[in-house]
Amino acid sequence: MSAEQPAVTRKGRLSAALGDDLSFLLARANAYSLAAGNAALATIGLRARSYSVLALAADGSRPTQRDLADFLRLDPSQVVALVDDLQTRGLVAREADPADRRTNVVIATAAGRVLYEQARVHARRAEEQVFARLSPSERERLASLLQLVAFPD
Amino acid sequence: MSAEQPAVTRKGRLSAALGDDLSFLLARANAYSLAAGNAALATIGLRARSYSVLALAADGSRPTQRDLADFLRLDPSQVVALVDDLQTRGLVAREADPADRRTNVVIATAAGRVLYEQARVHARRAEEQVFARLSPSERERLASLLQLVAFPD
DNA sequence: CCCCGACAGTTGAGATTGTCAATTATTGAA
DNA sequence: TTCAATAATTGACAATCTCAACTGTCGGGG
Repeated sequence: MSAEQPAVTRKGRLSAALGDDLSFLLARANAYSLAAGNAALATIGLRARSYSVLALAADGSRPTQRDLADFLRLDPSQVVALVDDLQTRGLVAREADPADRRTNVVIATAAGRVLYEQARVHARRAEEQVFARLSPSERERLASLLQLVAFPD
Repeated sequence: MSAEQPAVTRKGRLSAALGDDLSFLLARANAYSLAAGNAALATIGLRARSYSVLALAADGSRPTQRDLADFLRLDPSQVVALVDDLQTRGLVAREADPADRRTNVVIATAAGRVLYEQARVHARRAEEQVFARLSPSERERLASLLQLVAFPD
């Protein structure tokens, strides 16, 4: 299987040392994905980061800032800045949790949900472009492999 | 296939919106990989970035700074800083290319090659830990899928 | 009940990374 | 010879990462 390439130097003289290094491939693929996502979302004033926060705030799971930090693998202080920004734009609200007054539940406002629906279209378009060379079943396979790395439990 | 999980909420209440978003999984997996790599390389004074430059400088492919920028997907100005740093530490040298005096070929010194061999051990250990849950054949599969995304040609 | 270790959120700082514009030296082709 | 294009560099600025310190709250043991 996969004897389509000469194995050595598919793309230039480089890639001898890192060409099949999983960490490197992950970094480079992510660079593409992030660039495409940011470009697609820029037209509506979002970045990949703020989009991911908005997505979680809009999907009904009522995450605390700690939940967001853990899930997005961010430092809690970064979440503060992200939520601050979205809040001043009227896209999300910090809701007090009566059961634990230390926590803020982050919830999308009506405007936030509207923008999120638009953003999803752009995000989907970017994803389509980045993973264009993968068939639907290959994408599923990739997703399930990445799950094992991204969520070591 | 894969009916092992309740499909909804594998890890907490979150993940409804982004849980099977390829871009997000890529970002999160990369965050783990990068953190593990940096931690493993810190003991010998390298970061994932400088390690990748050193690797390409040490593998005999004689890359120019432009080659490094393209392959690592960095801005050329970042390569300047990275090579500056490695050069002042005596790990790489800028070699003039008689055929094109605009370019610098970046080559590892003897000390750089020695350090690189040590670094590889650490990098391999980090990779082993990050991809621990993937079998060898799964890792190959992941690598070939990521190639398609990371090198759109 | 009170004390105290642990946790959520916040602020601030500094390092690293990402992105872009402008400049210099050199190349390659008209 | 002239000139558009390229490689490297510098400088600036935004975005991200990482840490330490601080406040308010929680929860449990004495």
